[in-house]
Parts: sequence; C-alpha cells; structure tokens
Amino acid sequence: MTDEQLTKVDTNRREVLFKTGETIFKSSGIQTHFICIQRGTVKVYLEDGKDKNILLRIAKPNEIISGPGFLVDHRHYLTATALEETTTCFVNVEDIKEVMRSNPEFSMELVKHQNEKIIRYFEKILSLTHKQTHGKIAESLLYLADHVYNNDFFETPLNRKDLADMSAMTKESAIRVLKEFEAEGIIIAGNHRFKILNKEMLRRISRTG
Amino acid sequence: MTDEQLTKVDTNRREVLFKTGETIFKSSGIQTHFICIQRGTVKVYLEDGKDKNILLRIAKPNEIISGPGFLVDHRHYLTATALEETTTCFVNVEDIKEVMRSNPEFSMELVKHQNEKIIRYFEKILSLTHKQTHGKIAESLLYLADHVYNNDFFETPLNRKDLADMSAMTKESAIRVLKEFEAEGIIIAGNHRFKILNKEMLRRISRTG
DNA sequence: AAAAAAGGATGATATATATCAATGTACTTC
DNA sequence: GAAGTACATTGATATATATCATCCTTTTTT
Repeated sequence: MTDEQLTKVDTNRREVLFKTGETIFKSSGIQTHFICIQRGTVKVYLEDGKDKNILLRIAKPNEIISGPGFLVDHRHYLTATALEETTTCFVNVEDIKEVMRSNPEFSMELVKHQNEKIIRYFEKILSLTHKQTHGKIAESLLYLADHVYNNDFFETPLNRKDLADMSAMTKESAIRVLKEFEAEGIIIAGNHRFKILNKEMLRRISRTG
Repeated sequence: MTDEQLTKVDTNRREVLFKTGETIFKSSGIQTHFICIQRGTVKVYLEDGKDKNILLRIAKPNEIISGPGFLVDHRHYLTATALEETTTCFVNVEDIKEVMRSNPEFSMELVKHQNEKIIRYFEKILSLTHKQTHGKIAESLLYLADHVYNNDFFETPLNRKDLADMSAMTKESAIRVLKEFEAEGIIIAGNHRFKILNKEMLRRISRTG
C-alpha cells in the first residue's frame, strides 16, 4: 500500500494551492490534517529555532505528509514548505481515526508506513553523526538522484543552503564539497541543476563518510 | 496506555533471563518478537559496524522494546544489550498482529506510541547535529536523571563509552566534558555513580549547546 | 593475593568544520 | 535597462573535536 491509498481515505478532502516558498504547516502549530501532494514538491524539515534546520525529506506527488503529533498531542514537529508551486489536498485527521477504527488493515499499513520512516530516521541519525562533510553531501546527492528525481541528471529548486540543511553543515562547507566533487570529475553542480558523472565514486564516498 | 498494556497482550509469552552484557537482539537479525522487560535495564542502540554506536534509549522494567522492522521486513535495525542481569518476556509479533486486527483501539495506541518515539528521534537528530559536546553531555545526564533513574543522584551500569555513545562523541571527549562539569561544580562524576549539583546550569548548557 | 584486563584519564597534535568578511553572479523588482 | 536582492563562492582564521599514545585506577580472573 502506498501513500496513494491513504489519499483515497478522504472523500470530502479540500484542495489548496501553495506558491513557491509558502509554508504549508509550521513546527509547533496545531495539526488538524494530513497533507497529500497532487502536484509540486515540498521540503519537510526540523527547525531548531536558529535557522539551523535539518531537511529530512523532499515530498513528491502522491505522497503524504503527516507528522508524529497524530494521536499524541496534535502538534506539528516538522515544517513543510513548498519548493515550487504545489497543489495539495488536506485530509482531516478525524477521518483518519475513523478509518482506523473501522478498517484494521488500514491501521497496519499506517504502522508499516511509520516504521519505514523510522528506518530512514535511523539512517539519518547514523549518517549525520558519524560521517564527515563529503560523505554527507554524497549521500544527499544520491538521495536526490535515486529517490526524488529518479535520474542522475536533475533540475531542482533546492539551493545550496537546502543541500547544507540536508547534510547538517553550513552553506559554505556544502559549497566547498560540491566544488571539490566537480574538480574531481564526480559531478557537475550548476544552479538548480546537477549531473552525477561518477556514481560509483559517489556511493563509495557516501559509504565511508 | 503504557507499555504495560501492550505487555498484557501476550497470555502465552515466554520469559528469558539475560546476563550482564548479553545481546538480546542484534541489528540485521530477524525480528520475531517484541521484548518487554520485567527486571533490569537494557541499552538500545544503533550500530554502524565500526564501534561508533548511537545509544538511543535505556529501557527499564515495564517497557517494551520493539523496532521498525515490524510489518516492514521483520529485521532488526537496533541492537539491545542487557546492562545488568535482566528478565524479559518475549511477545510474538504474530500475536501483536492478531490483536491489531481484532482491537482497533490497540492499533491506535500503537501508532501513538510510535509517534512518541518519533518525536524523541527528532529531538535526537537536532541535538546530535547542532549541539556541541557540552550541550550533548548535559542532555544525556538530564535524560538519565529525569527519564531513567528519576533522581539527580543515581548509580548506573553505564560506562564512559556508553555516555559517549549517547552523545555522539568519542570516549575521551566525554571524559573531558565530565571533568569540566566537575571542576565547575555542576556534577560529581564517579564510576557508575553521578550526582547533579546544579541542575539549572545543566539545563542551560543543554539548551544552548 | 597476584596477575590480567578493562576502564578512566591526560597530554599533545592533527584534522575537520564553523565563522566571518568580502566579492562575484544570478535573479527579481521597478 | 537599472537597481536591488538573493545566492554562490572564496579566503583567512578560529574553534571544536578526533586521534594517538601513554599512564593510572578499578575490576575481574586466576
């Protein structure tokens, strides 16, 4: 079961359009809906209140953006911002609860889905704490190529600070690593445009950190 | 609902005794059971295959140790090791699934429980990536005092490497910070014995990093 | 009780990354 | 098209932490 199936939950959902840069929901806010994306991309990140964010995920069409406040305290712990013009639909959490009560398979899919995310958070924790800048940038580029754009050549609205936020480092450090990767013929890094030239090398750098 | 309620799920569970240092389950292994603790304590950590672990949690009596492989691929992504002689009971994941199918409220509690963990993982990610050594050690000491031992003076089987693993740093760095905290009169750090003298100061250090 | 092993601690040095300031380029607004 | 703003980049320096080796203390084993 994919996010698409969760999307089908809500027969009376409402559509909302967000412009580039607009915040869909904000950390510490009240969580009333899950958001599913119809068109566009969204960056989902942890804020620490000091402009030192951790970008956890780029959400794409047919994906759901929820959050761990569900059933806990109904607060947002993540911030979601439209990277480009994005069409979303809002799914009321009360509807989610209703379906959970009447459809046990749905709940099991939800738990499974949460666990898949937890696995990724574990990878993130290990990566961000143990790898150095080259390993982390390599991992971020591979994530974008393999899981977001499905292409070793991709255009993206992400800027250098976004890449830095994905890799737990400052913008200047991220730029230096990208420049070194270019100098070594591993990638081409343009403005909002990347091409991976030596994927094997990138994977190796990503593994060893 | 607490872990205790989850524990009651299994009427035909089996008890297992682990000696100090024994591994209850190992990352990459097959997950067949959830573990609930009856007596003793367990450290639950992420392994990266290079003795650079991240210790996520100290599990206590009446707490459950599960893992995100449940319903995904049934593999372990965490390692659990007994910190002292520990009595556990094993709850078969098939039984968990059965209860989920027949008891929607149970599933909702499970989702809630997982979300509580996700919130803590988010805090961990922000803490370990943005704070410096003093902030991280302060946070680890507060976690032990407030969430594990419920006392500002506690004895613990944890050693310096364990504290370092909780704080994503090397053993030597952890020792240096503990020594500085002692020199500043913030704590007393003995072997397997800690006393927090200035909790406000520790909190402040923990917040600012 | 003695020996061995494990853990705590220290000092010196190397390395990685942040910080800061400044410049150049690209994009947006008027 | 010009002005203003945002972003990318660079260089120099400061700071934080890892690494390495060694020694001391505590705990475990014989």
